[in-house]
Amino acid sequence: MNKPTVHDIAREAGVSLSTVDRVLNERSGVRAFNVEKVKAAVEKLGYVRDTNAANLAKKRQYRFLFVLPDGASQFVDTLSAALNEAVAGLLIERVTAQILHVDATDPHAIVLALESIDPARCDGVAIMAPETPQVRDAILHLKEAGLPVVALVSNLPNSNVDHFVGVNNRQAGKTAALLLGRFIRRDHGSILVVTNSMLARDSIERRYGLDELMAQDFPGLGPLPTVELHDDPHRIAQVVSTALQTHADLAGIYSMATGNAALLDCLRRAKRLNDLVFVAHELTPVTSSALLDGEIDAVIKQDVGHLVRSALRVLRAKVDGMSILPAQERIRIEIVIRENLL
Amino acid sequence: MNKPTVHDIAREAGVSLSTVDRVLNERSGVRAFNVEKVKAAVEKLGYVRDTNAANLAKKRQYRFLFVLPDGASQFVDTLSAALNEAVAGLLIERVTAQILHVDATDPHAIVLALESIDPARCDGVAIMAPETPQVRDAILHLKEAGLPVVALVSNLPNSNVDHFVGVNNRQAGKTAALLLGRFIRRDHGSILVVTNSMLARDSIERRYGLDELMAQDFPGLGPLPTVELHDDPHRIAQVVSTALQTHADLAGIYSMATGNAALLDCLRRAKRLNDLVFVAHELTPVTSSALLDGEIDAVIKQDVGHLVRSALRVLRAKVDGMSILPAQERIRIEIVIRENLL
DNA sequence: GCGTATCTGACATACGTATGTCAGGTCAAA
DNA sequence: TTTGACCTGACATACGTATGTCAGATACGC
Repeated sequence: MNKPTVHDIAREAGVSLSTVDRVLNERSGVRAFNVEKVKAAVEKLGYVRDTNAANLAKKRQYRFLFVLPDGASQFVDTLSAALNEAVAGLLIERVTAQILHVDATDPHAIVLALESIDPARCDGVAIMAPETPQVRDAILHLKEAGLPVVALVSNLPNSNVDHFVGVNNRQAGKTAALLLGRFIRRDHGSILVVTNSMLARDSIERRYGLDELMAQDFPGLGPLPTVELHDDPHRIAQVVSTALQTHADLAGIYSMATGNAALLDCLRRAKRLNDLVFVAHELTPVTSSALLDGEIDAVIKQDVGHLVRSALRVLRAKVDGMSILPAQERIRIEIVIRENLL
Repeated sequence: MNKPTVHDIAREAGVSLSTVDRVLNERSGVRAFNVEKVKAAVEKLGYVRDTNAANLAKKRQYRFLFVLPDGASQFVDTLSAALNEAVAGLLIERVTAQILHVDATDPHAIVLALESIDPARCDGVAIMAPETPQVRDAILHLKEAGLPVVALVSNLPNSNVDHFVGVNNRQAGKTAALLLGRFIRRDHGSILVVTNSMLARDSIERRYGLDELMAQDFPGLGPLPTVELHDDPHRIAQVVSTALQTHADLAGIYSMATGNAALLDCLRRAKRLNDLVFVAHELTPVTSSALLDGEIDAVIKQDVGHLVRSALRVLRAKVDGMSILPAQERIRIEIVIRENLL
């Protein structure tokens, strides 16, 4: 009772191997009648193409492109590193990936990058960038060319991408809210909320989740309006000192920003790290060491290794027309505290 | 500059394909001189065997056996389900797995199961069972027969297994301690600690981690001696009522046990679920719904899907003599609260 | 009946590896 | 010199699939 092969299909359908091949690979020149016979045989025997053998015969190479923001983000750095590591491990599986760094704040640059993709030399694209109308159109154009496209980290809900590889950011915001609410031992107080830019879809969604849960479960804790830091040390220093002065009841900080180093520096100088509950996003060298030192209380994280491996698996499955294991591709919202940091 | 093949090796080493094959597959009948030449060529060209092509030629089947505890544990149930799902997805990769349920409390039964394994009909074993001298010997015997063996969930430190697929349980205990300490809003109080059996290695390690962190960070919180429940509803009811009576300052519960349903029932009846901080292990239907209802405050979890996929990947790599990606195989200690439950 | 377009099957070759057979080679011991 | 042990290379076949060529079959309009 071995796995059926194309030969079994041919025998079962009463046609030749060539015909089976023409049907399976959607080539023309087969009567509808025979197409049906083959499909019925496939169905009956439960045939699944052996992708490994097929790839061997085709000398297939999966060439994927990752479009990532440039700039000095530790998160993107760890993401790139994880990608390179994953690809090194998948080299035997004929998977290669190239990274294209673009200025994510410039929609035009993203469009240019996407338009430069030659569908004949690339088999799939993963994109981490904010969605603008231009970007959306460029993606639709790629999809028309038959390329699978997945959104990475930040969703692109209007671009008809094949898959979103990332966490539910509204839930991530709620998770942060619950941790803040439970770690803060008072019933009343205000919470400083910072991010790089409120243009990014993930920031918007996280803020939404934060407010929702705070209002519901911790009405005494008031998250202040989101402050945009734009990765600017001067601005960060200014924001922190105003916040400390204006809000004597400050009890916690929720940072969705990437510039946590400068933020921590200011708070350290103000000697406020011990009495403030600090929840940040993404595990980087900065947040890890702050966790270990007890300066940051919890980090909301998505596993970069899981992200890139999932993106690669999904892209490969789409290229091969195979289905995916949803449970394996769900990216979890991970909570990291000092003790499960490793 | 494609990936080198055996042909390239043969040309580079100046020998025939047959000789290359004899060297690569460690067959006898090659002069040491030529063995060296082939090995040098492999090194120089960076040859890696194409496992897919090799498996195709060999018609290889990976037949793995999972030895799991029987009995009505929801955790083992979800583990089995995850295994079946993973195997269904890997069927095209020639991976099959069979589950053998044994009475994990009976070392003799485990040994019998392990001895029944025919190395000719099985390519690797994953074991979730407590380590006893008999079990250790049976495992060593399997390894002598050339079978790769991995420990699942609970480590087998003296059995010389190829790999441990699971979390660091001492860290899991510390993680639970930190959550309890921060969620409990008082500085003083006692904590009820329950498990099924203190014989299981994971329970011992978790308790150790718990005590370590509590003493260090929350000296006012006193974890009571571990109570063994043995999955017995009567015993559970009795333990809970004594604990509630004797310890008026009870502030939290740490459950490493599987019988959380009965435990929750008792506390529900005593109306103590709202003021007690409850931290449990493993996400099951019972703990999930208790999390959603706010009865359990946090669950320490290891992803069963990740566990089984990791075990399968590692076993396959061992069979093929390939290396593994350590980052991918590290099982994380996951913290689940209501908001990141999904 | 013809020519033509469309369909079908037989066959060959390839992908990278595994495995077996067999003739011929070298070299030491008999 | 012969025998045998050992080593080597040439060649064939296979795994499951992809792809191409080409002869022959079928059906159609005329």
